[in-house]
Amino acid sequence: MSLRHAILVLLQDQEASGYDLAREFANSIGLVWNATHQQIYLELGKLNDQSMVKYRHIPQDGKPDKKLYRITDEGRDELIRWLRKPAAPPRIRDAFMVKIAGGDLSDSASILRELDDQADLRRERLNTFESLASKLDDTSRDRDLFTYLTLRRGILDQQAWLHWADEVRSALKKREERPVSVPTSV
Amino acid sequence: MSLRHAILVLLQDQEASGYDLAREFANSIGLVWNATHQQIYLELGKLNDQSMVKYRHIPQDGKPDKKLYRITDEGRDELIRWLRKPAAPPRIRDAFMVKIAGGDLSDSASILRELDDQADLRRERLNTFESLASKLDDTSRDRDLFTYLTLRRGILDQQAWLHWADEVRSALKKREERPVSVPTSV
DNA sequence: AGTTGCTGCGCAATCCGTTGAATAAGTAGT
DNA sequence: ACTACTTATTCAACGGATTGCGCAGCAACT
Repeated sequence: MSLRHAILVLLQDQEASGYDLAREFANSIGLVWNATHQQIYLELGKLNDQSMVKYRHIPQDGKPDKKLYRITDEGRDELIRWLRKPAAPPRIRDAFMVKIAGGDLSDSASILRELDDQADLRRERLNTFESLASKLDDTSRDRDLFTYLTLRRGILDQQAWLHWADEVRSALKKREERPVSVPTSV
Repeated sequence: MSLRHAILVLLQDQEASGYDLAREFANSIGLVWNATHQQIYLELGKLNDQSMVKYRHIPQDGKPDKKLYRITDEGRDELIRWLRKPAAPPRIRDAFMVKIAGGDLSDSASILRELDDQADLRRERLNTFESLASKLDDTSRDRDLFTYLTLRRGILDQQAWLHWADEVRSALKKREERPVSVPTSV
């Protein structure tokens, strides 16, 4: 639906190859939208067919040739049109949370194990986002205001998650202190 | 991928029709995973083919007949197997955030308009989650610990979002006070 | 010499998800 | 009387996304 628009946003700043975009989807924009290289190449193909982007073929030696894509006026028009109309609220699909909701079937130990794994991941993300944000503090925060705000979103999100994880831990601890009836169905 | 497991989690507590499940996906579990009724009926069909669930046909008068599904032992085994192996991190696909990332192309006014719309939605959700959570406080919070924790997750999430929205508002206000160069590309 | 990893592009099959519609009967409101 | 909503299930078409594979060459490590 709006992978195309995420790509157009990225191409707005600079010419890039599919490979470059894939890397950015694994980092910066990945915060907000993610995609694999297959999807990206496919979408670039379609965007090209619709002349929203065009490319230059760059032969390289030592490395494989590449295509450097840039956005066209039509692409920019399309992007602006899309920006104007309201976005649908994101659908939520969090497998880990489904597990929590069905937590009665698991034992606390395995829940805590996975919780800690997820927490590590979140903490890692928090660090990268924070260091990126502090870099922006130093240099140019006005120019890159929207990058900064996107990072802030990521930071607050991770923090909220980690705070929740603490709640889960203490709730499960309390529960084990005064043992509770084991679900009869298991 | 794990719509099936979300359904199995729901069927764990009680027999339900596709219609019942659809309602629950719009409420409780919808917090964490959402699906339309078409998807649910389809998935119930598959689960039935694989004998993870079975159903009784209930003729009704006044209303259309319905099928009441219940989980089988095989279904429960499958669910437990799934609960054991680590969940993949959720893929993020937030169109509104893509717009923020590409915010240089929009004007502050239209960003703020959409921000407020989204904030309304979040505030609404926050209220429903909070009232559901406080109901659990009164009666049985130990029995429904995982429902409670799921709600807490939703609450913290909405709060973090609303806090972020405040940051966006004040950043955009500051920006307008000392006017900034309009992006040259537009 | 062999493996792994990075840069770079692409195809095909399949599955998941969304949109839109149809059917059918009852209830509640204007 | 007409409209709209609720209960209840299902089909068909399309498009988006994932998984798996393949090609190709260079760099760097073991």
